[in-house]
Amino acid sequence: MTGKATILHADLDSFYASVEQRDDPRLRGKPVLVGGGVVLAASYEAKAFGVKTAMTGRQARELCPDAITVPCRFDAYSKASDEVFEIFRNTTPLVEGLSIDEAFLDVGGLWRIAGSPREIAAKLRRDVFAEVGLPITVGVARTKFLAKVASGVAKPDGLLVVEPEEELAFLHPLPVQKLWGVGAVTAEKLYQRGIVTVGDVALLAERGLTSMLGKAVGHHLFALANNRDPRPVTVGVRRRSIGAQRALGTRRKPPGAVEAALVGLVDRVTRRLRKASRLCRTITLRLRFDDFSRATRSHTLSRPTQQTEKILHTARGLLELAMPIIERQGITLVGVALQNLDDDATVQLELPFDHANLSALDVAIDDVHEKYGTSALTRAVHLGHDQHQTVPLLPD
DNA sequence: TCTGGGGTCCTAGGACCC
DNA sequence: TCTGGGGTCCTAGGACCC
Repeated sequence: MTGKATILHADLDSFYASVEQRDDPRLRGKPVLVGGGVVLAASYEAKAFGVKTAMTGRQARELCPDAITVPCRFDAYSKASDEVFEIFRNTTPLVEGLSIDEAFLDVGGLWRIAGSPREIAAKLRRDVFAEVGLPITVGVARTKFLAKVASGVAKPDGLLVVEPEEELAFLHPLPVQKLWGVGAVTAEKLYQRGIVTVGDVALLAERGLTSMLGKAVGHHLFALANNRDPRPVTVGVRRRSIGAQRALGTRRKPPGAVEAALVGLVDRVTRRLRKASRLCRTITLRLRFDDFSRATRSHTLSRPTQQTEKILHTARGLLELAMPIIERQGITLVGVALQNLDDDATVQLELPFDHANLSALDVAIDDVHEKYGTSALTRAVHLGHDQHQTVPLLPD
C-alpha cells in the first residue's frame, strides 16, 4: 500500500446544466432543468429546491416552478467532455474515465515536475474553468473509493484532500449508501439490522456480510468499509456493450410499432458498433412493461458480426420469442444491447498470386466476409519480397 | 405519482464436455 | 448398471451507477 494521497477523482458539477449555463448567459444563476419528460440534469440553483436527477419534469416543476427547462444537446456535452479529458491527459497519462463527466487520475510520481497532488488538483480546476468554462470538483486520496467520496463531499466547485492519517475519521461516520455498490435494496437490508454507517459495517465479520448480501457484494463491502481498496487507476478500459433503448409511452401501440422501433434501434446500435471498429456475438432484446417489470431475451451467434442485417434478423427472432409476454402486458420500452464485443479482426489470407488464382482469392474473400461480417475489406498486395500495398475492396 | 437512456457486474440454473 | 466432480458457455434476471 502506498503511503500518499495521489489519486484524484475529478467530477464536473451538474455537467449538462453547467454546459447550458455556459452557453446561454440568461441561464446563469437560475434554476435550470435539462430534459423535459425526465430531468437529466439540474443546476445547483434548481437542486436547492430539492430537484434531483431522474425526477419527472412535472415533479421538478412542482418543487421549483421558476425553473427554466431546456432540451438536451448531447453533441455539445460530448464536445465539452472531450475538451476536459484532453486537459486530464495533459495533467497525467494515468487517466481512467468513468463516464462522460468524471475520471480518476493518478498523479503519483509527478511531485518533482508538477508539485503536490493538492497543487496539481487546484491547477486542474483552474485549467478546466479557464479553457472549457465549466466548474469541476476534485477529491484527492490514497484510494479510488476515498477520492470519489471526497469529491462528493466537496461538491459543488470544490477541492478536498483526505490525508492518510484522516482516513478512518472521514470514512466511518459516512452513511452506508456512500459505499460503492450500496443502492436502495442493499441499504434497506442493512438498515433492517441496524447498520447505518460505514463504521457499523466495519464492525461486522465478512461471513456475516456475505451471508446477508451474497459473496461478491459482501466481500466488496467488507473491504471498502475496512478501508481496503487496492484497485489501481487503469488506462484503456474497453467498452463491453453497446446499447440503445426507446420508451414507447403508456398508450396502446398499433401493431408493428414495436418492430418499427426495433429496426431504428438496431440501425443506431450497429452504426456505433462499426464506428468503434468492434464486432458483437450476443444480441439482447430488452423490454419493459406498464407495471415496470422487465424481460430480456438474448441470443449468441456462433461468429461475431458487424452486419446490420444479421443483427436485425436475430433481434426480430428474439421479438418473436417474446411475443407471448408482449401480448399479455402493455409494453412501454424496447431496447437492444450488443454484448460479447470483439475487436474488428484483421484477417490475413496468403495466396500465391497468379491470374489463375483470382477466383480462389474471390472465394477466400467471400469466406472472410461471411465469417466476420466486416463492412469493409482491404487487400494487401505483395509487390516483390517485402513491399506491399493495401487496396480497398469495398467502400464502407 | 411516476419512472429516460447509457452502461457495469453478479447470480443461478441448465446444457454439455471430460 | 450406476454414476462423481469440475469447468465452460449460454440465458435470464437483478442490483447498481451516472
